[in-house]
Amino acid sequence: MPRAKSQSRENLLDSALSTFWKIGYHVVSMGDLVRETGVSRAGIYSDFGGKEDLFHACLDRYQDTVVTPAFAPVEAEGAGIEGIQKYFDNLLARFEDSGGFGMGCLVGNTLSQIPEDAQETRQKLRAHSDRLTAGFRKVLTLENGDHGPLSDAEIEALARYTTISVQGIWSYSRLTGDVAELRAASDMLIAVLKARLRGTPD
Amino acid sequence: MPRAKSQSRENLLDSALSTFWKIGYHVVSMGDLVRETGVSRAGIYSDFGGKEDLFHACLDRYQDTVVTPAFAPVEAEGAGIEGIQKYFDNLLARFEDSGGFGMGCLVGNTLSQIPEDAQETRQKLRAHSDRLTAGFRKVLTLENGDHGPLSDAEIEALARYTTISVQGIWSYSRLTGDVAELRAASDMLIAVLKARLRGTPD
DNA sequence: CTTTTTTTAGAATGGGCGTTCTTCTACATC
DNA sequence: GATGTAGAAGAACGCCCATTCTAAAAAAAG
Repeated sequence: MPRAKSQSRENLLDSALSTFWKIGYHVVSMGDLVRETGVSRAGIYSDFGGKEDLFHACLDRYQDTVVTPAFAPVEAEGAGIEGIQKYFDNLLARFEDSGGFGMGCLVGNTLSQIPEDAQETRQKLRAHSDRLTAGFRKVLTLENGDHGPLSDAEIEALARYTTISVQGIWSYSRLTGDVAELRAASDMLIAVLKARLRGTPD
Repeated sequence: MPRAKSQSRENLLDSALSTFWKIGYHVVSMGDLVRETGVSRAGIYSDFGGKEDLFHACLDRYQDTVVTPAFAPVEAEGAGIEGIQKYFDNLLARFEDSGGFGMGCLVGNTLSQIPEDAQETRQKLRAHSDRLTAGFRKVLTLENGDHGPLSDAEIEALARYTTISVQGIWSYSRLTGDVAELRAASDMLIAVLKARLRGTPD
């Protein structure tokens, strides 16, 4: 019955993910993980090899269980700007569920903690960032249509800008307890995108 | 001759600041600080009391020696939107000086690492965020003039949004080695501000 | 039930941590 | 030159870390 093990492995990953997310890689100890996941030390080591490998597995699981569902409205076939709006709504809902301060984004949190030579980790963070940008680019391209005001280069820049701003909002969610502040920022970002799609004079 | 001591204290702070900035509070060890600052353990403890107090002192020094000079064009009397542009130029210049990846912003880095109950630290981060927002608010108010298109509430939201976006750009500077990507984002932000000051239809 | 394999709890290990304390050096004052 | 004092170096302390190992329990297979 290999099902049981693979299921407990996923529970382990989920617990570890939320622990890393909440307090950060360096602060989490293996003792914390044993306590939080309910899995023995030997079990963790035999399944993942060590703390760093476990963390990498958590980054992957974060993509699957957090980013993919939340970002689905953007990545959906034919998604328009309302898909981006829905994505922001998902983030705000997650913030409200947390009560008090948010946990931010695991990727953004990690980004500010990795040493310069953590190449594998940085590559995963880069992949996340590129994923978001690709989603926004697709939506913006579709909304812009064949004869919209934006060139491909402008769409690219706007998509990257959106990714960067979203990370800023995520990050700020760790500092404020007020969802209205976050909503104001995400509304502003949406308004900016709409205005540019309509062709704003600079 | 108390001069010597107070000067070495500032050197200590500067060294500690750059160490914390580069690799983050939790990763820096007292041994690192002794090595980097050239000050004895006893000296650090007698001057600052401990690692956390030293870090708080570094956050304050960061304001004085990094934020104040870089942000001066925004906080200057009568500063307009070109002051914000100059501020971004300062950040980009700092990024280019670092060669390779940037270090981001000490405040943003710290924000993603603090536990929920680190109240004194969080308060300093909040103060930084509010400082930036106040600077942007002042510029936007002046640019908007008496009969501009923006209400006070809109200015407030736009100022906060600018702060959040800037933090996003800072954060992204740890992920990219390409100054052009950062410049594109800051140019976009400037264009957004100008467009809204000109009265953009949403 | 017996045997074999897997999984567990937790002790052991070696090392690094923040902090304190002791010792020694260097210099100012007389 | 002798004495007193501040500062530096680094040893010492107790604790916690990631990782490994051991021995017992639990589960699976026959």
